[in-house]
Amino acid sequence: MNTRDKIILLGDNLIRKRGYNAFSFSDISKELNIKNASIHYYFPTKTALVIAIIQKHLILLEKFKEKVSEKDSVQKIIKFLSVYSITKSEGRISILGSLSNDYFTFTAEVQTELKILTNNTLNWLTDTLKEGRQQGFFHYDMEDRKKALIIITNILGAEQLSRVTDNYDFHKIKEAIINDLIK
Amino acid sequence: MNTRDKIILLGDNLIRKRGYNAFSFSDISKELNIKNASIHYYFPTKTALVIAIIQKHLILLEKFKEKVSEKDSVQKIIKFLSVYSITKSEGRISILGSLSNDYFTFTAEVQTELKILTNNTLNWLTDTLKEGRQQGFFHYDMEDRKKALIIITNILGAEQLSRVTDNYDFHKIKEAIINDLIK
DNA sequence: ACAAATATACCTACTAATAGGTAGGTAAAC
DNA sequence: GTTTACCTACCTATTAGTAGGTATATTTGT
Repeated sequence: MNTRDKIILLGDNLIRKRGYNAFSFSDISKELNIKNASIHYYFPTKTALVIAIIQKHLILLEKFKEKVSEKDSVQKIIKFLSVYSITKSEGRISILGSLSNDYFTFTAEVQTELKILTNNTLNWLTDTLKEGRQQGFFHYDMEDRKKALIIITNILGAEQLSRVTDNYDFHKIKEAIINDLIK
Repeated sequence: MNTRDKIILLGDNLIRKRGYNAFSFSDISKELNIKNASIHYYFPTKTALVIAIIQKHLILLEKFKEKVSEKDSVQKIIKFLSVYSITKSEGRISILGSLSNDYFTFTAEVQTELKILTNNTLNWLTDTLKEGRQQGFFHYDMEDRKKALIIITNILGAEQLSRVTDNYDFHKIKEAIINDLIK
């Protein structure tokens, strides 16, 4: 992996573990054994770095959508929720959860990028739920987007709160979401 | 209101709007037209301030419990969820949501206080749900604590995500939680 | 093929601003 | 005369960010 990608990966992990305003360029430069100025060579500002991180997640989302496109709706949702479980086990929460918490400390440009990632995620979830409902896999009685909102906010909140209570609570909630859908 | 309480209130608002690691003592001192050192007179460290803020919320929770103790379970839940709506409209999220996001940047002492506030909130919600379920108001088929977890994480996530999407999404989710309970 | 030009990927050394925090003083109230 | 509620003046560490240098590749012109 090249230095640029390493910086993005480390920044991503730091944001999702400690939050945007709790990490500095020196956290990254120390870890990579390079100097502070070298990070500015790749990313002139911290804003430029967080935008690159969001854009990486936009690409990851597209790859995810592509990867699960042939699966049935139930498997799509299970895979989607699995993405959140994996990183949770290492103390990290999702990028959406972490960044929306710091939303008011961002420039308009970062806010716009975050909106795009959020809407892309929400739209995929809405479409997948609709598909599964029409095929008789899922059962709920409300707008598809509303159900998508409930699921995603439940996951974000669960990632957050289970830091304080118990990591196992996260898995309990995740199972409950799936059971509620296919009941 | 005395200066100490004003500092706590301002710190509380700043944490819930921008996050713990995005506010400084000077944000407070400028607003109150006092000097930085005067805040240290009341709170020797930033840690001491955040602990005082958590303890204020512990007291507020007790007052809330007392205030709604005579109401029926449905009204208790509606009032509980209203607390989250009120501050949300001013851009602030709940103290639980904001602080659990910064959990790994806190000292053990702050983490412990946050755990107490979280558990006290969760326990009240669990008991209230159980009461309402036994009296036939609420309908769900899982442990009471699990249902409490789902509700509270859903609200925390909704506060967060609706910053990015649309404030009205928060109210949609809140209504869905109530409808789901009494359906 | 070979030298010159240029781009890459860092570096040293610095800056201004801000962070949380401290030492010690003072004026007024109790 | 002690406590309260501030103050001035400072400190050290860290922050994001900049200016300009250098060694090593890579590309280009002859």
